[in-house]
Amino acid sequence: MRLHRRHAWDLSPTEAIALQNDLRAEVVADRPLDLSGLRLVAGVDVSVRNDVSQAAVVIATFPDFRVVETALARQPTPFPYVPGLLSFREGPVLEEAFGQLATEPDLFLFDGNGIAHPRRIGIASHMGLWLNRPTIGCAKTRLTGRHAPVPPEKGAWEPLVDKGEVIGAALRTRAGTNPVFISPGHLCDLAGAVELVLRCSLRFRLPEPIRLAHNAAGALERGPDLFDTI
DNA sequence: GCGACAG
DNA sequence: ATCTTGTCGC
Repeated sequence: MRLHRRHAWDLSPTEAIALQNDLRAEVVADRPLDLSGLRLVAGVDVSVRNDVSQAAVVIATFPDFRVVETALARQPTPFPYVPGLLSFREGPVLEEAFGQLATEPDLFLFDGNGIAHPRRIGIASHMGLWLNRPTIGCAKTRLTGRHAPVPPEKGAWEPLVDKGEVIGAALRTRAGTNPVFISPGHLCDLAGAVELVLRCSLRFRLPEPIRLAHNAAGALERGPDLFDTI
């Protein structure tokens, strides 16, 4: 699919932070999500091995998650992992994978945060500006913000608050496991993000589209053999 | 100065 | 993220 906009990725950490502060004003995180017309959902994930980053974007039907397209891309890892600057590490290879998509999904689910970020522009928000489609962040651990203890039953959640602002939710997608951290990326709101993730959480902690992408990136990682099989 | 810190 | 076997629990 064609990307809405792009910029150079080879920036120093200082320049990257300045860019985030420029872009944050463009992020839309208060738009209600229309789940009734949702047909195709994409899961996005990147694995790293030996300084090679491998991206997987898997498009599946909603709400039954039948895979309709998989895009894979590999590139040398361009940027070290720096908390708060994940998009500058994973952005380039994701951009390549997005460009390969023949299908245009209605929504993207990212392994990482949306606005639950020190400058309110985590990777799901940042790439959302590129994709110009609703995006949601789903992180396995917390980057910033605080929350009350989450009740034990599936579907329970507590607001994630940073500097007096609700930036996301700690959501129990499965009993007996740790909550995940949900936040709007772009073109959706928190309520819609939580609802969507719950509807994508069948029997595991992580929502189905992200599991599909994670598996695709993992198979890619194990060698060229399975690489072509996907 | 001392912790915290998505993947 | 990744390095890695067995093992505790439903």
